[in-house]
Amino acid sequence: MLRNIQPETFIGIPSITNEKTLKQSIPPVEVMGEAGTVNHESKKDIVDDIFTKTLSGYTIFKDRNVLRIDYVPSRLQFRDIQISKMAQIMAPILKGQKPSNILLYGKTGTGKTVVTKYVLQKLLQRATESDVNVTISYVNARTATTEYRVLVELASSMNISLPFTGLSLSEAFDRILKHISDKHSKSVFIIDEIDFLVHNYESNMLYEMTRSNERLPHDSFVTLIGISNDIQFKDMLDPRTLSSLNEEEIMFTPYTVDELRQILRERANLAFNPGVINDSAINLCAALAGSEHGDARRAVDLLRVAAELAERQSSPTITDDHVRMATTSIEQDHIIDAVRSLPLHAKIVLLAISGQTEWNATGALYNQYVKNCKKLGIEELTQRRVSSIITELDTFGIIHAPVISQGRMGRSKKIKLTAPVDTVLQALAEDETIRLLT
DNA sequence: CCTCCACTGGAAACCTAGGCTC
DNA sequence: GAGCCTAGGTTTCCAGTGGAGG
Repeated sequence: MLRNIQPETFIGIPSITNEKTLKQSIPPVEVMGEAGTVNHESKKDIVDDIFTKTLSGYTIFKDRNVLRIDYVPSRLQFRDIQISKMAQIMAPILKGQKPSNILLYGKTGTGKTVVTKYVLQKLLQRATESDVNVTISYVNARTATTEYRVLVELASSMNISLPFTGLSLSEAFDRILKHISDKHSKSVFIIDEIDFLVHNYESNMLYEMTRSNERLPHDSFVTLIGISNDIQFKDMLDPRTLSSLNEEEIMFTPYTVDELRQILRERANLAFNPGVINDSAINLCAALAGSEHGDARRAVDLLRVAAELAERQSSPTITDDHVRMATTSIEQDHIIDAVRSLPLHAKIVLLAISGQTEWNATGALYNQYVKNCKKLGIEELTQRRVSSIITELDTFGIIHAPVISQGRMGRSKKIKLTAPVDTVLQALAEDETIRLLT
């Protein structure tokens, strides 16, 4: 959660207003030079150089924000059908009438979230002009992880404060409905990656949500927009919930390489100064992102990282090499982020896997894990739990762990690291406890 | 065809930490 | 403070699995 940081206390340095006080406040930092000698000047120069370049130097960016993941362009290309269908479905809200619930399907980076944000931004604008009280609440079920947290996030976007634990689900939902009822509000709940909610739980909460209008007075209502990457997700819903949730559905097909190219070209025109990027680099970004499943998010990400790499190298242009380097850099960052976020025991298991060069069975790996725990003086988990951790690491894509039967030798997972060992070890070494083992 | 191995993975129970209501 | 609720992590139990070997 973001905290409100006062400038006076930020990173512990008191507020400084001029050069004189700065010099008095911060003692000179001593940096060891290559030969082990104290070297103030060279380090100061490096930092100064970077800051000076940033402040006064040439930048390849005209507007960096255009390449941010949450940026909503003023014009969305190749999504006219989806935009007009969604706008038609949502339009009755401007007359105070409840629109149908909608399910949006399509793979990652096909524009589901951005189209939803685009249409609802405009809807909100028109509703304000027409004096209709519309509230829009967004939650991502993958990051919220539990039904209760989904409710907490929805509530928080309506300025309702719910404790992070302690309330029953029904009590939390009642409070949200009471707020909607008291404010005579027309509410739109957007649940992104809604399939995560159904993978992990029964769809009871979704059913409750679809029935919530029966408990609200005639001047307020809740409309649901579910967004899913998983087309099979409908099969997991019970028929009652499906019929209420799926009143309308909109499909999002992957972008073609040519469409990606045009999207990137438009973004590049907004993001960069003239002459910074050529067609070749844009084509490569489009081809790399298009080779998977027409993922526009990945294409824009590649462009952003390639540009940042070019800028760091003080290169005046973004080349194909920068795009290729961006691919590696993005993959490495994903691995490092994933490893960093693991709990301690998962890291100890991963360290055991990293130390093996061959495929290893669960039993052998568990023995190594127990040895690691003993060295650290930590109580080990059961093999059953470690088996689940191995499955989780497989899901993350850090390891590969298929179940293989070897006849009389039994049936077990065969485990091997798929991510580069160096990258994994580098990320593991960031953990102080793990460092004791390496 | 049966036995056996070394697990897998589902289900239920347990534990800890915390909030709310009475 | 008791009794209820939650999340999240873990343990315990045990039926099931698939293929090699007898």
